[in-house]
Amino acid sequence: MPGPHKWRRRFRAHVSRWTVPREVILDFLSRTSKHMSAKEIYASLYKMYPGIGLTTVYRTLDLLVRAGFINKFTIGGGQSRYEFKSEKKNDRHHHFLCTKCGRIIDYSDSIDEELELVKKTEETLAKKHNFKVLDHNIEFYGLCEKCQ
Amino acid sequence: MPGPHKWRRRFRAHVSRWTVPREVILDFLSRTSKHMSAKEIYASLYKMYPGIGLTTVYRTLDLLVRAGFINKFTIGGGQSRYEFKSEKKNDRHHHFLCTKCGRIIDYSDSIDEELELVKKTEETLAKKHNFKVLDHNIEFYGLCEKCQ
DNA sequence: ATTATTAATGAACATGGTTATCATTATCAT
DNA sequence: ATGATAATGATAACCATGTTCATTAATAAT
Repeated sequence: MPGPHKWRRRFRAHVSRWTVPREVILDFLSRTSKHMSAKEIYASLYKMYPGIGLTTVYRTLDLLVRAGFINKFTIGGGQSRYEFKSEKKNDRHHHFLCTKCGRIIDYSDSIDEELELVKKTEETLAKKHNFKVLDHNIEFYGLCEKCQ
Repeated sequence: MPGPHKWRRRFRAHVSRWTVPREVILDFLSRTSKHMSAKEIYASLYKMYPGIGLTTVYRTLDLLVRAGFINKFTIGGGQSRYEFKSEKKNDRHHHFLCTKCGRIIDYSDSIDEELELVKKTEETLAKKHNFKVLDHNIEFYGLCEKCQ
């Protein structure tokens, strides 16, 4: 029986049952700024919650992505990585993904330019193609300091 | 015994032997504008060159990436996709992904604005964070015409 | 041109991340 | 509290890709 929680309401509106593994996973992700893999999340939670299964971690992560709680990154061919979506709009950041070591680095430069591009593109997409734009994602790929 | 070829020289300068599989794979990729997976490339070539092995396709693709002949994309978690590096720089496009029906739609609006943002960001990333930017990805999510 | 050297090939097998199966357990509406 | 049913987790399957190794073929040496 999972306890009351600030996300319970929002969660239940999107998906179905509010369970202990879901609470634990979402809570864990909300407390870290790192981009973690399913295995890493599983390993971290296993200490606090030994009953948890890797399958459930994968399933819950997928669920949380679909419900819009977290972001998923799948570059490099290795493990996917997950990140909690912050509610506050002003810690918007971009991602730079190292294609060699898989590291994901946040940065927040060129935010104004991004918003301008996004606004312009959204208008064009709405007008020319009749799309309703709800979200966007901008990523850069390359080699980080250590890997070049 | 592979025949003479326009890439033979450039190829041998980078890597080692100029073989039939390597010629066939590179040639095939240069003739298509599609982003193809290793399996798709293998299946296509198998008709013309039944002896070829999937292992060799993977190895050759890896080689061609390292030698700078082709680009590799590992977005989405499924199969990696490969693209011949065109000499002309202006065949860029974006993706719009419908979150309801899963359709992916290419479009090429706001290219100028994109290139401006990309250039600016790449400069900043190189200067401030010492990253070597090799590629980028801009995606919009929402509802396509049929799904809203 | 022939031979020797050695890199490349490809079939089979291994690997690692992720997903499907299914009996058991836990949540939630009643 | 109880029943309906969604979620869990152990296991096995899956799929893209990597590794192994005997064989073959490309290049260098003769």
